[in-house]
Amino acid sequence: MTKDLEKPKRTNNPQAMRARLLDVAAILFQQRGYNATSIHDVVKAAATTGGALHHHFATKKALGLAVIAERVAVEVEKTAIRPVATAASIAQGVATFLDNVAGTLEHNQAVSGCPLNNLALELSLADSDFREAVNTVFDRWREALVLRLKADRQTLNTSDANDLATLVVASYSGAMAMAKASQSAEPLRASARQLALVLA
Amino acid sequence: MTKDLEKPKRTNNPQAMRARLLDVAAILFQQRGYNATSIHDVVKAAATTGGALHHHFATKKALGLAVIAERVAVEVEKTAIRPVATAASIAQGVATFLDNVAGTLEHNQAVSGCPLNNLALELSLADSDFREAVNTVFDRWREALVLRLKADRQTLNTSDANDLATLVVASYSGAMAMAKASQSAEPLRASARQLALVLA
DNA sequence: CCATAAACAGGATGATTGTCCTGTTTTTAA
DNA sequence: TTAAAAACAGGACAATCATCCTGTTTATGG
Repeated sequence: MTKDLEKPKRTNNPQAMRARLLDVAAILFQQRGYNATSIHDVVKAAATTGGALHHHFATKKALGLAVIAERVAVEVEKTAIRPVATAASIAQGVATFLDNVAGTLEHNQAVSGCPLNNLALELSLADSDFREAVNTVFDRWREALVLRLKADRQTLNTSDANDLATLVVASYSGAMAMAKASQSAEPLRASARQLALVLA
Repeated sequence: MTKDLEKPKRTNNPQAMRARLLDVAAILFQQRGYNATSIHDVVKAAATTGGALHHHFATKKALGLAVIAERVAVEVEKTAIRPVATAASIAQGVATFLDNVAGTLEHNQAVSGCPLNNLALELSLADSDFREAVNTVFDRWREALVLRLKADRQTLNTSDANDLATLVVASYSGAMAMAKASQSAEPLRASARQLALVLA
């Protein structure tokens, strides 16, 4: 008589649940933006419930801050900082980084933009916690470039190294904005060619 | 007996009303972003009614597109394109433009970012009409730089001029993003110093 | 002067938002 | 084994959102 349909057992796995929520939120925030993504969107995409999300992240802001600190920062570290740190030269590292990014854009069908840049512009003015979180990532990136620049050429003073590192980060961020608006990797390619001359 | 309070006469002035709505919306969209600004916010700030707004702009999207075409594009024309077109050299023009922007940021208390960049990142992926509107402005700006570059140095070929113009636009856009995140004009100043070397 | 349309007023509406609350299940600690 | 906490389920909630609607006022063309 009783329904034999066993409802799938619930397996508590807080770390995996938290990680999945962060993964899904990071993707949605990048594709649609923070404000255009609802809590319910995240719940649906993560195939869970509001209770689970609320348990791990009390507010949407907490989720956003965690995405920046635990996903966006990590991606910047992996795709932008590490290649520059391990390459034969700063010029080589930046070239590799930009080529990888452009290649990824060309491989995908849509240009979602740089997740750091996206959140930076949308949230910096709205909330100082968001602003500081984003700024921390920008700073770490620029500092890594400065370190590599000074290691490569001892004649370069700190001020010039800082300026040059800022130009690299700014060029990439801006080129990514243009790439998003044109849905093309060409602005990335063009900036890469010019930066190669500057860093040569 | 009758209240003598004359309610202020209503003076129909559609052009002024439309202009005021656009002005207010442009400011709010830049300060808070498109999605974070409600129609009601615009109505309140413009000191008018929902009926008036709906009469001039049937949807929020229509308002947004008009802001881009009639306010953002005009500001880019005035602050970025014209100085470069009228300066003694491309290097001089870009330097003047960046110095003006940085000066404005330092004079104000908050860095709201570049209105074009703000809307580009927030709306490009969400809606193709927005994307095209934003891309048109980016294109016009880059084209103006290419024209000036080729006029300055006849030896420069089209491809290189395009790359260089892209770098200039990208550097500015990205530097503005960093400026917004750090609430400082320094990224603008640093990029300006480096661009001066590139364009020299 | 009159008819018609444009310009605006102001509220109704249904959908969506983020947050919170009360249960139930699972794990942990003792 | 048992009490308590953690992990989740699922819906309630008021607030806010963009849009649309019905009126009223003002301008315009004949």
